[in-house]
Amino acid sequence: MILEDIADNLRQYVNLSKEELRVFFDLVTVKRFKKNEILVHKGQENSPFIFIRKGCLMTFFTDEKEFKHVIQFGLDKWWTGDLNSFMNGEPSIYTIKAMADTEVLILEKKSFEQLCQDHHAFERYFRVLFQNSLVSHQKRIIRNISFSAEEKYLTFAKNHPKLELLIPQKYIASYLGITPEFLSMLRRKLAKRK
Amino acid sequence: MILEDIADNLRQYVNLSKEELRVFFDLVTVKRFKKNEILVHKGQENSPFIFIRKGCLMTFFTDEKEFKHVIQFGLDKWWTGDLNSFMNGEPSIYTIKAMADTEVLILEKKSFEQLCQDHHAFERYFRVLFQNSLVSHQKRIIRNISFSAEEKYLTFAKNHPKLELLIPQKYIASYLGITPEFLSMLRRKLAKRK
DNA sequence: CGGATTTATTAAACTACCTTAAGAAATCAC
DNA sequence: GTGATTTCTTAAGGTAGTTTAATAAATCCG
Repeated sequence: MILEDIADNLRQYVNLSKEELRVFFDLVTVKRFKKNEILVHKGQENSPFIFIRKGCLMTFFTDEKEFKHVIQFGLDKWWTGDLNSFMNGEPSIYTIKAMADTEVLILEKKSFEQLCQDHHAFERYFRVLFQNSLVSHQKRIIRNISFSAEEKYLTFAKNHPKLELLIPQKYIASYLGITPEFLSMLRRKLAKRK
Repeated sequence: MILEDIADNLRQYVNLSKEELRVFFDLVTVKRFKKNEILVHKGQENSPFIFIRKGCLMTFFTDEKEFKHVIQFGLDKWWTGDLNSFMNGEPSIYTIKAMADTEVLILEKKSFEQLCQDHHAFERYFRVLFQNSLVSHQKRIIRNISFSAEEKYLTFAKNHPKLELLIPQKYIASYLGITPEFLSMLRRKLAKRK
């Protein structure tokens, strides 16, 4: 079975033959999760690479003080997962949770390796994917080290209006590296200003 | 010509035939820079992808207030460059400067595309490279949003003892996202404690 | 070597952001 | 729909980190 919406998305990055698409869809499994379900638990081994077909996922990291830090949100047509755990077989340091009812494709490590090894096109696809992701990670680091909380929030709100509506503020605060109380105060200040 | 130290390094990530190595070394050019020379200027188009054979490079970003923010240090056998500029042909937002006498390989976009397109092995090499880089970028983001200045500094000092000696403190402070004055104070405090 | 320039230190005053705590609002579950 | 739970707001007090500015130390360069 070939899911056309996903096939279209893959083909935005690389040319894929019908045959290659078939291989891809043979190797992935479709799963559905209800809001608040956990897809990947902290400490889980063999954590998969996840393609979000529709919905929203949140990846967070729990520190020694049981404090949660949001690392990433994922929306439709995004890949997510604990890359380190996925690639090196280590236990996942993240938890991945559905923030809305979500449908995903699950790609296991073995299948990923097979795709990449047997098909230059998929190797290329993931090269481009990681490369683009790197660019946005670098931009995020710049924001982290050079923006004030207000600038970080305004940038986030501008770049991710959908998430602003969907995600509880406290998680957005965590993603930005500030406290929910401070974000609340910022929003009040910004609202008044207008 | 094949530079064996570099060939060995490439082969750590992927199998490369003699022929493929020859192609690689035909496409790159070796350049040397003296300490403090600029390799890539802010605004420069067609900024290359750079492999550091020996030496040290620093990548920084200059904001609207002419304030410099250090994004990355690079040592022997590291790739560096403004990926966004390299991939999308946009002007570089970074400046890249030699922090010591440095010998590099320069890979132009056209050559990179050729390597990736013609040789699955190089496509794979860069896929793995970007993938590993992503993992460390994610770890850095975690540190950014969840560590205190002291924790960030201690982690840096532990992970990069060579850079600690080589790089002026003010740049390390910038890399960590704190002021040089505060780093100085931190170091004094930490030194006393021992 | 010696003067010029860059880098590091120190300290005092300041501020962005955090902590705590309590109440209000929204959402969830039955 | 109503009680329980989670999320958001507000405010007071605290602290980590900044700013400014002046001095000291290190490095560069002719």
